[in-house]
Amino acid sequence: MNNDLLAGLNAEQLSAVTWPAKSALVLAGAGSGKTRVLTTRIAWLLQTGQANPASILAVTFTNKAAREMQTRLAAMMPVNVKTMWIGTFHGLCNRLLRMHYRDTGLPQTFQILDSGEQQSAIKRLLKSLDISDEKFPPKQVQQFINGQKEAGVRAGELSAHDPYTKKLIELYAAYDAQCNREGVVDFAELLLRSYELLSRNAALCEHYRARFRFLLVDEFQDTNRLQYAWLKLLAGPDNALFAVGDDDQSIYAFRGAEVGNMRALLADYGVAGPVRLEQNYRSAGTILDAANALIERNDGRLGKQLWTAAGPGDKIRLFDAYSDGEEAQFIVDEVKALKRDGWSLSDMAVLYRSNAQSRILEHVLVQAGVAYRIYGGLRFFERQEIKHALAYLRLAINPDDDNALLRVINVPARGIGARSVENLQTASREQGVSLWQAACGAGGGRTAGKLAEFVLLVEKLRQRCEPLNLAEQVSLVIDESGLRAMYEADKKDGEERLANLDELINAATGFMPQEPQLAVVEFLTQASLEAGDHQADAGEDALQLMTVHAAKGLEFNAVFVGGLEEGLFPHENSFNDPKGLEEERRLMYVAITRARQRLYLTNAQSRMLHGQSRYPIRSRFVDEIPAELLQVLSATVKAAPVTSRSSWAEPAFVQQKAVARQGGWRVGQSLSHTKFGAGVVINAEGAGDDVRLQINFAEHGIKWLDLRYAADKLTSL
DNA sequence: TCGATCTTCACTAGG
DNA sequence: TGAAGATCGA
Repeated sequence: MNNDLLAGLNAEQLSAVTWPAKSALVLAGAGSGKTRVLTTRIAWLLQTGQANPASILAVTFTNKAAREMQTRLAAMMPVNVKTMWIGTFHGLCNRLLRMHYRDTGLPQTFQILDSGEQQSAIKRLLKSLDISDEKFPPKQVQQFINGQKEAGVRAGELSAHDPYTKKLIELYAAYDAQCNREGVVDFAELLLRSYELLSRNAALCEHYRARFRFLLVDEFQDTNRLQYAWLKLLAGPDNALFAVGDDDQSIYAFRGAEVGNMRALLADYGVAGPVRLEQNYRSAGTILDAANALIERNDGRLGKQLWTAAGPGDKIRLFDAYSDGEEAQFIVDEVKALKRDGWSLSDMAVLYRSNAQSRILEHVLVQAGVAYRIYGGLRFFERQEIKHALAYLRLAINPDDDNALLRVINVPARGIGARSVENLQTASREQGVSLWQAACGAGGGRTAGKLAEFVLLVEKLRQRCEPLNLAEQVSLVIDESGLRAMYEADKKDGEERLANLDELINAATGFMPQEPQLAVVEFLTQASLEAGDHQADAGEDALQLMTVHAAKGLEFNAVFVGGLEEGLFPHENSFNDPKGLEEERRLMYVAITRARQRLYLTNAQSRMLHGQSRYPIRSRFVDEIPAELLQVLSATVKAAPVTSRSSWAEPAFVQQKAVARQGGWRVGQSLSHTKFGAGVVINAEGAGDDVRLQINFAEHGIKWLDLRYAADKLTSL
């Protein structure tokens, strides 16, 4: 029966799937059947009797990936996937903490803060400590705290000599204290808490080690320090850690991912080397050749060459537009041409480096009447109406939830303004009680009446919710809080928001809690852990628009990569750091390898960015692709008869367009200044004798220089 | 308290 | 450019 399971695997896949019961690193190239290997590995372990479902723990980064793994596994063999622990790092940690909440010092009903809520908690903390949020921007404090948590370090273990860091450490400590007081945890805390739970409780740790003999990790290149430490803790000395990843697709260093974990795993577990999955089942040969040539320029790779049994396919089409508008027009025209040829819109994608690039595309798409769908933007559980409703629900369970209280104390407006809230916060601080308790005890004052009404409302919600089931509670809260009335009165987008609130009631109706008496808590937890899909109505056949990051893991018959310009892709923020540039190159590698048959690379010679025109030069990444793989298209024959398949064809000669230059300098050019050192031109203004350059210096930051004075201090690099 | 106006800021983003 | 947050006046 094994044969069934293993049929159709290539030699490398087979070697990975049937790897003995010890640790391994699988270096899985783009389109090499990674998910298949992972799920088949689990099925094989079960089928050969090496593992039972309870001894499997599989970790992914996204809920989508976790679901996909479960679905595919269930399709592969009749096994109850519920007995396995398959989920995201955060989902599994949440599970551990809920099960052992007594050992963690958390209330059973602890709530999870998303990053927005974490930030408002920090703002509130700064205010209560009377610390200026100019000197300590909440975002930076948040980054510091999360960074420390991801390094596994608590405030108490830190020390510093400079007053600034000292203050940050104090804030970290105060933030944790506030969270503990309020019974909430942020995302990083989920990880760190469960790490500490296991590392401080030998018996518990031993219990899980004895249970989870087989740990499997997807997208291992995206793990941060703490996640790897967590895995190592669970693996202990005896269990098998099977990690699948691709160092060439590591594009999340900016949020703490450590590609180094891949090499570390080899060393830590004495694995001779990675199993390489290099056969690609997705893209045409030319596309792979381009990807290979590009990524070869990066240093320190584990090394891998993608190849395909399929033919070379089409050349990669290159279009050099004179403006961002022309670039968008080209893409849309080409999409229409492909559609006429029978390609479906949903099998085509436009990828870009940054979300701002979608605007002009949308504009042209609307004009052309082409259906499109943008990934990105608000997700379901991030919408304000949903957050408001959930905040009332939270107050109904636990009125001491200051975050929730602050969110809705004046929504809908009930005459409790900023002033009154501030008074309330002062009172709560002075008395050392929650805002709710302070509100309950509030005596005089101008808004005391309004406050009392709010207290009464929450009390009423609490009492009336008690006997109700989850869906009834959600519904009650929406009606009684006044949210429904508020959105009914809202002419602008009230209708849509009401529809979303109804959708929330639907979600609550269909929700299946593990423990019925904790249904509300579980529902709220799920809402924090799974914010929902980025895109709405997936039904219609529509062109897909998304960032390259969002495209990771996806594939399309035709892919357009737009904005291939120095400063944009690679992004200028990565110019002064070689590591940053390598990550940009990996991002380009990800973009290229999304395409099955057809790949278009486009750039514009002028682009509106932040309301200013820029004249960037073409991205170095285009030049890093061997010329023989490229076919240059040009607009010169745009007026060709409509019988032409595409209105943009290869010209008889490649038109040499003038590159925008200012005083001999170009945007994107690297240079050196006698005083400021190395930098890159990121913008230019003026003409003739009166030219100013904006330069991003590695050491001195961004400066405008007047060429009349600076010209002789600059040298090209 | 609320709306209108001003200022600021800008890459990528999962749980 | 344009969205979002801060500030100001009614």
